[in-house]
Amino acid sequence: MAGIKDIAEITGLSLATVSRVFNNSPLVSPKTKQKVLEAAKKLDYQPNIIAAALRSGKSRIIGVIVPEVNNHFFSNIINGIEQKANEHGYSIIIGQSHESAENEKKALLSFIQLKVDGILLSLSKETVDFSPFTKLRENKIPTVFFDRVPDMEQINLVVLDDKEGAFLATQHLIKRGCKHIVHIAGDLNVSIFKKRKDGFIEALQENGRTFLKDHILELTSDMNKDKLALKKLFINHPEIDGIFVFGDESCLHVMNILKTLNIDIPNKVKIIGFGNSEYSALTDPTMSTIDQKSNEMGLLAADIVLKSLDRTTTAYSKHVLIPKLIPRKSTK
Amino acid sequence: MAGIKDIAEITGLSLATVSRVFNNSPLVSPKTKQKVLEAAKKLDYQPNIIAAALRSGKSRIIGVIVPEVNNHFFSNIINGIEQKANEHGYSIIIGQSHESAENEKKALLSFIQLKVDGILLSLSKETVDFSPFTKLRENKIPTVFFDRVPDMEQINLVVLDDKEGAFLATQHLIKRGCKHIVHIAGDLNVSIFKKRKDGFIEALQENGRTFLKDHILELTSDMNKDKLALKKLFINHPEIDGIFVFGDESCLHVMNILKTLNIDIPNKVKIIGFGNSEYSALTDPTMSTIDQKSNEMGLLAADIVLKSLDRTTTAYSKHVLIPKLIPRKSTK
DNA sequence: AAACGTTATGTAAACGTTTACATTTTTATG
DNA sequence: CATAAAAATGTAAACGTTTACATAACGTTT
Repeated sequence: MAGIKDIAEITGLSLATVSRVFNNSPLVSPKTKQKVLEAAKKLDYQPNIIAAALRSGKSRIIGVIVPEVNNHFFSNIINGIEQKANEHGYSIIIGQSHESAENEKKALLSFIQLKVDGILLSLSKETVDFSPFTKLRENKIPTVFFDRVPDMEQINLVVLDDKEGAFLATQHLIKRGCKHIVHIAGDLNVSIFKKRKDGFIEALQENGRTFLKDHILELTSDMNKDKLALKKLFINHPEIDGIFVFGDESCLHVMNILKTLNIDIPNKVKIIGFGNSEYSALTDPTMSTIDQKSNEMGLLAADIVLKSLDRTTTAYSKHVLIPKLIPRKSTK
Repeated sequence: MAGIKDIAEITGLSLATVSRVFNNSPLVSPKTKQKVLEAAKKLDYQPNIIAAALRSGKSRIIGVIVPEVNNHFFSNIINGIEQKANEHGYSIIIGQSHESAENEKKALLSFIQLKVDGILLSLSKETVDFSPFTKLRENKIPTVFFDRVPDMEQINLVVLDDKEGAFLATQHLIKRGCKHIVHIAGDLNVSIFKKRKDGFIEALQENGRTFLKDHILELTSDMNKDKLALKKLFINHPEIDGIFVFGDESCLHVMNILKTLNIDIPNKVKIIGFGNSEYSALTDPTMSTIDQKSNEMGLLAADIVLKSLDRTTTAYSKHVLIPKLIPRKSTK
């Protein structure tokens, strides 16, 4: 395998000049540049990025840690990140936390050892201890947290305004005439789910509604238990005519439960989810939901990391994306 | 940032022995091992993988190239690969071809430059020139092609038996009493789509059916044109009572077109897709389909690469996964 | 033609490991 | 106890670049 050394030999130049050619250094004459490039082509020279990384301290690799890649929201984000990174000549390396704080920490560590130039991270549901992230600052690795972010100072953030999204969803139900709206909440330890609950409450209050404590049902992770709780809710509260569910998947479950209870959507009960997942447009009836702008989020997060790579300044930025209401038939 | 050198100094040992500890070399005494590990902990030592990679020639990185990460089939595969790789202490790096042969080549090149230890690759639809892949053999980079594979000798393959899947789907329609079955085919330049067509034909022949040439409709990539062609087909051939579509997404489109034509599924026409995509269970009616075993495919592909990393033998393996019929209401 | 600034090239060390080979220490054997 | 074998450690070069610093070549100005 040919190296910079071989090119130097062939052209009679030194290692330094040859190296400079590939780094687009301005201080190399056009004709030697051409000579080098010709030799490189002849030898089918492939730069050894690893060697360059070792010497220069820049690996041109960006690490991405997400809970699950086979989740449409995150794979969309990865898509955005890969695009942007590629444009700038960076590779991306993927780690999954599988919603475990330990896996997350492991992935983080291996990225540090790989000397990645930057890290993009969305927290696992389990993560409550943010101390591993201080290591990133110590090592001066630019980091952007997106979507599920830690409650820390001095970090780069790209988030969705989940509260606003929930507000929009709830307001939509109110505008469509719902009088008794309930919220099916996710695990409230997860910050974004809590914000969605807050948005729900705020929308009710702003419209002069009182809300009853038991009109918020928090789901566990036990599917069967959840289904039972849901059934009980609808049977005990036949006055319910509007439901805002914290996520599309759960929304679908709720819709299916309503079907088994012979409750008509949208005539008897209107329902809206959150996420604009791939399948939300395919349910029967099609599901109204809130779009999370996943692709945009990926592009933006990558942008921020890439920009903070050259800059030596340490300013932190917080971007808040505004979600979008996607009205469909389930709230018609 | 502490290095192996600092540990050597503290413990009074040489670089070599310290290095040996972290490589789990058998020829280091237990007590020095402990001494080193203690020092490492005290200094919060993080091995520099880049440096190790340069010297040893092993990066412990595996490259994965897929058409699109935000495609459920591929993200499932990536999930499997990441799991397996992680177990063995490897990181995975992702490239997307976006169905372009040029992007694919670029990603391949950058992986070679990054000195990845192995490559997993699923072809873009556009790829017809396989010459870039010979470079992998030259560089002795173990490679496994999965799902969409090139027509080459001497390569590792993990594929689905697409023909068998199509056969199962078609046979299912026949068993359910369909007499006039058509196949909606994908771009026949893509090998797997061609195989699905072949499986369709074989199933008909094996059951003593003749099939008419115009009972196979090949879709283009122009959505509007396709819809028009489909409508024409169903209007001109009211005798059609069974449809096998080459993919779930197109199947969904066909189902929607049938709805607009007021053709009842499954009573008038039975229909089956291919892919067992996330949403196939959510359509109305739920879609019968063929499962592609994506997760299994990822695990298997990763397994093969990892195994061929230590082995110096150059044997090639071809794994064929058998797809599974998922009967649902669209063929009831 | 000397002196200077500018531009282009060269020299050699450094990045943090691994590893072939050499050497020392320990253990086992007669 | 001497000796050989085995086990543990050490030495130093190597991996393929980048880069600070030194030097050379080339115009330009006096």
